[in-house]
Amino acid sequence: MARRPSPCNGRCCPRHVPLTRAKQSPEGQPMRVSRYFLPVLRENPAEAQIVSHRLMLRAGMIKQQSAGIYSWLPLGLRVLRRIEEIVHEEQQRAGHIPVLMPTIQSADLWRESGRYDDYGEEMLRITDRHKRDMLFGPTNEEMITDIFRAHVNSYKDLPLTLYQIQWKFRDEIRPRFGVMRGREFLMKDGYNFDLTKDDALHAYNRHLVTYLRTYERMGLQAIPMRADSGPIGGEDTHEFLVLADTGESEVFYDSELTQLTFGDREIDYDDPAACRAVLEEFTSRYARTDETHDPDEFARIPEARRRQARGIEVGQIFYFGTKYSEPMGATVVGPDGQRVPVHMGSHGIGVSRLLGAIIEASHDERGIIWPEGVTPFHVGLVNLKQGDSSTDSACDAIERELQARGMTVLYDDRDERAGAKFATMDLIGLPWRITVGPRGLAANKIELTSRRSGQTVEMAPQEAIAHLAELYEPVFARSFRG
RNA sequence: CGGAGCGUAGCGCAGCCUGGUAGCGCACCUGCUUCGGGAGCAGGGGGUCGGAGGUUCGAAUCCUCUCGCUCCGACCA
Repeated sequence: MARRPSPCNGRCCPRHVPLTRAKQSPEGQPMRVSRYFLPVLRENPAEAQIVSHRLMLRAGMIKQQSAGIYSWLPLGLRVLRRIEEIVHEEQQRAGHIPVLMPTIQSADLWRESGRYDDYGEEMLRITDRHKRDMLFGPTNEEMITDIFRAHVNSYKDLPLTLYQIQWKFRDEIRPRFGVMRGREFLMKDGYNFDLTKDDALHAYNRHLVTYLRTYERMGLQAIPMRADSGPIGGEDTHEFLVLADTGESEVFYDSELTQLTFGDREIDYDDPAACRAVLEEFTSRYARTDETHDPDEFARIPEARRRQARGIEVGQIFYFGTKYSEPMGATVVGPDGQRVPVHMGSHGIGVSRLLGAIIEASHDERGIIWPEGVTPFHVGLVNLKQGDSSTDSACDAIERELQARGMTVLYDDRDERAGAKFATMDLIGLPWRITVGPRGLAANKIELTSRRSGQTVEMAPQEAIAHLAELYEPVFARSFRG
C-alpha cells in the first residue's frame, strides 16, 4: 500500500516518524466509531426495494447521487476494496497482468470494430469541446485490442492475459436494486490473447477456475451456467450465478451442483488438462439461465435433483475468437512466419454488484452478515461502559493486540448505550464482536459473539484474541498479504 | 420506451380531496436522570413544501409545463 510521503521524506524531523512508522496498510490504523464516518440510518429509505439496497443505505455504505449512480461511503468503500483485492489476487495468481484503461474512450476505436453503431442507447456518448465523438466505456474489448496491436507482434509474446478493474457506464433503461443494477459500476474485465483456439480455450478454462476461487473467497457459491453471448458476441460463454430469491435471472440446474466446491485445492494454471478437468467438473451437469434453458434436456435430470430458482449474475466469461482481432488488425507473426489474428476471450466480474449479491446471500432481519473474506473490519469491539477506566483500557489493549495480529478492528467507543452499539454492529454485519463490560472484566472475561450464529461465549481477552487469530488464519493464508 | 406512483427538515411520514400562521416520529444540540439489545424527562435548532408559470385577496393544497426519483414490463456485469 502506498505510504503517504512526509514533506521531508522522513529524514529531517522526528515529528514525522509516526507517519512513516505506519508499516501496516492504512486499514491497520485504529478505527473508532467516534472518529469514523458511519452514517447509519434507523429507518428504511423509501426508494430501496430489495434487502441489499436497503441494508447498504442503512449501514451508511453508499449514497445515491442519481439513478443508478452512487457515492461510496467509507464502510462501503472498504468492502469494495476488499473485493477488488481478492479479484486482483486470484487474477494474478493465474498469471494475469493488471492494467488500467481510461473510462472515456474515442468513438473511432468503436467504429473500427463496428460496435459504435451496434451498441445502441446503452452506450453513453459524449462530445468533447472539439466536437469529437467520445464515449464512457461500457466495456473495453476495442481498447485492449488497440493496446495489444500496438505492442505485440510475435507469437512468442503469447499467451497474454491483461485485465483491469475500472468503472464502466451502461445507460440502463431502468437502473434498480441499488448497486446490483447501477448505470455506473465497477467491473473487472480481462482479455486473453492466444495464438490458437486451443490456447484461447485454455485461457477460458483457466478463468473459470480463477472465478470459482474468487467467489468462494467471498463466501459465495456461484454456479457457472451456459449463457447467451449478447453484444460481446462469441462462441462459448458461461455466466456465474449466485442463487438468491431476488436474482434477476431465472435459473434451472441440477441440485448436485450445489454440493461442489473448489476449496483450497492446488492447481497449476499452466496445465490445460487440469483446468479443463475443473471446467468439466463444474459444467457437466445441467445449469442454464432462462436465455438458454432447454426443457427437454432439463427433463432428463432425475426429478428430485431438478431445481428452478433465481440467480444474480456476478460474472461472465467469453471465448470469441477473432471477432475483434480481425477487424482491428490484432495479429502476431506465428512460428511459420505467417501473420495471423489472435484468438481472444473476455471475462468480467461485476465488482460493485458483488456487494449486493453478497448481502442478498448473507443477511438476517437485523442487518448484514459479512463473510470473513470480505468484511470491512475483522472484529467489532464494543465497550459497554465508555469512560470507565477498566473497560476503556481493556478495550485499548484488545484493539492493539488484534491489530498486532493483522486484524482490523472497528471499536465502538461512543458514549452510547449497549443496545445502540449492538444494533449498529448487527446492522453493519462484522462477523465477530468482542463485548467488554465492567461486570465480566472483574472476572477477566469478555464476550465473543458470532454475528452469524448469534452465539456468545465468555472467555479471557487473550483467549478471544487467539481464537480470532486462528479463525482468520485461513482467510489471511488465501491472500498474498502473508 | 409503455404502464403505475412519489417529490413537504438528514431519514420515515401526515397535511393536499374541501386554498387561510407548515406539522409528527426518528436523528441533531443543551441539561438532568438513566446505562447489557436502538432510554426517560425538560428545553432547543433546522424546511426555497423539487422547479417555473398560472388562477386567487391569499397556493404545500387548484391548473399548466418541467425536472428528479421509485415500482411493474421489454434489455443487461
